[in-house]
Amino acid sequence: MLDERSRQVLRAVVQSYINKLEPVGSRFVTKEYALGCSPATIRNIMADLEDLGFLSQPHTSAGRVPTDKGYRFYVNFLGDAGEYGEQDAELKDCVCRFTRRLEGIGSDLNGMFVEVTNALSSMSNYIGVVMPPRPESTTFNRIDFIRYKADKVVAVLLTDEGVIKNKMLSVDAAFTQEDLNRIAAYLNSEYSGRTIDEIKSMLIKKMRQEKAAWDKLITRAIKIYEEATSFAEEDFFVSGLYDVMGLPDFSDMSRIREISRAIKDKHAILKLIEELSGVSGVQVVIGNENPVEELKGLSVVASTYKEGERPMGVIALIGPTRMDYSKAIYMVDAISKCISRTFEQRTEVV
Amino acid sequence: MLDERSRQVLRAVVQSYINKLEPVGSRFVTKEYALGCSPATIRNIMADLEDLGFLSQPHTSAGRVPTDKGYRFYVNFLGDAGEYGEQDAELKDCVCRFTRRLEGIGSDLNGMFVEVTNALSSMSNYIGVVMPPRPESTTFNRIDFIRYKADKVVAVLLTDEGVIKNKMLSVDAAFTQEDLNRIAAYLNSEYSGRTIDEIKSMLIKKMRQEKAAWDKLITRAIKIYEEATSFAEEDFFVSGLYDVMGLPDFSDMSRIREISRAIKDKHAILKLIEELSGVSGVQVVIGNENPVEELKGLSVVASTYKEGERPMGVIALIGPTRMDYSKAIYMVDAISKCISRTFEQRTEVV
DNA sequence: ATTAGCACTCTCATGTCGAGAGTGCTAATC
DNA sequence: GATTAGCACTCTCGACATGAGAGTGCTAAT
Repeated sequence: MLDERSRQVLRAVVQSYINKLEPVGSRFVTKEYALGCSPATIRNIMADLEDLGFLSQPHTSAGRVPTDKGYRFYVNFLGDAGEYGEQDAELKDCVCRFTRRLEGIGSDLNGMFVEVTNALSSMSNYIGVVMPPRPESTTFNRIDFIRYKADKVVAVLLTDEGVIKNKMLSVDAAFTQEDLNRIAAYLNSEYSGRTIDEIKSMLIKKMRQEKAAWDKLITRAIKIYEEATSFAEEDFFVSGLYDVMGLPDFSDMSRIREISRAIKDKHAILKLIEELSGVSGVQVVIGNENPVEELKGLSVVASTYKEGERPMGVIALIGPTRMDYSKAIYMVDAISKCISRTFEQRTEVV
Repeated sequence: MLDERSRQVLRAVVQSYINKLEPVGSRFVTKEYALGCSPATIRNIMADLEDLGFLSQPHTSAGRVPTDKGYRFYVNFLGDAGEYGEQDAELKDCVCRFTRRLEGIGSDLNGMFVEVTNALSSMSNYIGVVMPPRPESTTFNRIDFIRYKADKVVAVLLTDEGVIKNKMLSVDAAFTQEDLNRIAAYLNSEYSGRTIDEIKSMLIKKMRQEKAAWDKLITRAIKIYEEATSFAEEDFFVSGLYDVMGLPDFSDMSRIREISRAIKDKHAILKLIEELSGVSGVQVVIGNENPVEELKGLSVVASTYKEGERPMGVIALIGPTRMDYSKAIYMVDAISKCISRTFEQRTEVV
């Protein structure tokens, strides 16, 4: 597709633009990257690359800047993410230390996710995102109900993966703690090991089938379970907005505000990440490839973590189009694999 | 201290600076506020106010801008926060609607706090902060332990006020659910109604006193309780960082980044709010009065909410020095009172 | 095919200038 | 004696010009 030297030039431009954030000129390329030819030659090649849509010029006489297509080519064919760790020993070290720590955290998934987002963002200076396991892939472990004051019940939901969720429910006052225990016992004995969503549909089906002839307790159980598992909003973990503000890419406020808004209503990110979930390997979405309006102009590097073969959730880095893809890919890959590993360990032990 | 007309001028300057964010000149004052005298007179008065330290000039020939001292005088003597609601019917309406909604939320304190921060920030465009009740003033209602996998236990802590906290504990594998139930039953029967901190010190004392001759169960109970109530970090609720970025005061990035950082490590805010807590009525800290380095240049309007006479926590608005104090004071006052009211209702019902 | 040379273009920092806004001071006025 | 009108003065800000610097495209030579 591109001859060797053109590739080298493209790589040079992408890499030095990522580092310096300044349009890169032909002279600079010859100086920093020993390609064995003069600026003029580079200029010709660059002109070709521009015609092909890989590079562009901010104005007539500035250096070149990669286009989305340029980044895409770089990521697909020129990146060396696999060996990134070899070059940046410090980062590799960080990641290693972190993965070891993660393995020590054990079953407190919420805690783990917080750690992961923080690690992602602080090591990369981009925005770290972690999507916890989706309800259709979380396995119900047990639910408990605690009576609290006259008409309130606290539901505590545990999953095999370790996510704890709790919710305060308003119930009609007729429930005693005894009732609640029976409901919980019923749900636990009957449904432990299935996914949250499975259970939901099973319960609904059951209710339809045997409608009238149904134990009062069970109808109650269904109702209360439904209320307990309807968690307001699919939540995810974010961190690093503040670090990202330090990047020179976002020196103007308006961009930042956009991003903040996008993250605040979560909708856009959720949508994007959902599209990326399930596919294995690291996914990269660059700039305007982004299907979601609010995130155009940002790049996303994401990877799905799994329990065995079952995809659970997604971790991602969101940064400027000019992000250090090699680094990001390396990190996301390493950490998602690490998360998967902790899941395996867990299931082994139990 | 200041004759009537000087006060009027000071008020005029503060108010129009708050609205316009532009240095206000003598001509403008005579036009907008009918004080019955000419620009020249105003100039003289302004010069006096400047000598007294209430106003300052950004440069020789710009209008005047209030100093911290100026704002302070305004807040103390010129504000009309009490009747603020009369002027801004829309806001009053908002606050009313919101308080009514709050009363409907009931016992889900966490949910309530989220609502409150959101309301604070969205109605004011400043940063809303809510400090939940401190451990020394939260009343233990009950604790439950749920056995989860081999060596993990989930502790669920409920307080009278409705705060739910849960934590996954690693315990030695010897515990059966029976054991856990007995421990919980012991703690619940013995200590329900006391504050979290009281209980902690009581337990420690007990353990010391009767050291050797102590039921194995109880020593375990103590250990497990301690672990369960040691919550990593005193947390509080924040919202509105993104809105505040829209304010012209923060058009330069660096300020925003500072603030973000301050909020991120929470330490500074915690420290400040703690200093303000317990005092009744609305507290105002203006700009450099702020004892905490990171927050200098910002103003804080805070108020303590109570259960009966016992102070529970603090709500606050953080904004630029040039914030609309009357409005902020009105809001913080109204909402903190409303929170207190919901506490009363709750205790009545139970 | 590559390269040296050169004219050309565009940005950016700097400097100058005039308009506009607001002040301080002085002298006149009520 | 307080207030006001008038005026010179100061400072900011945008518009405009200028020149240095960086980088290009093209052409002719290698």
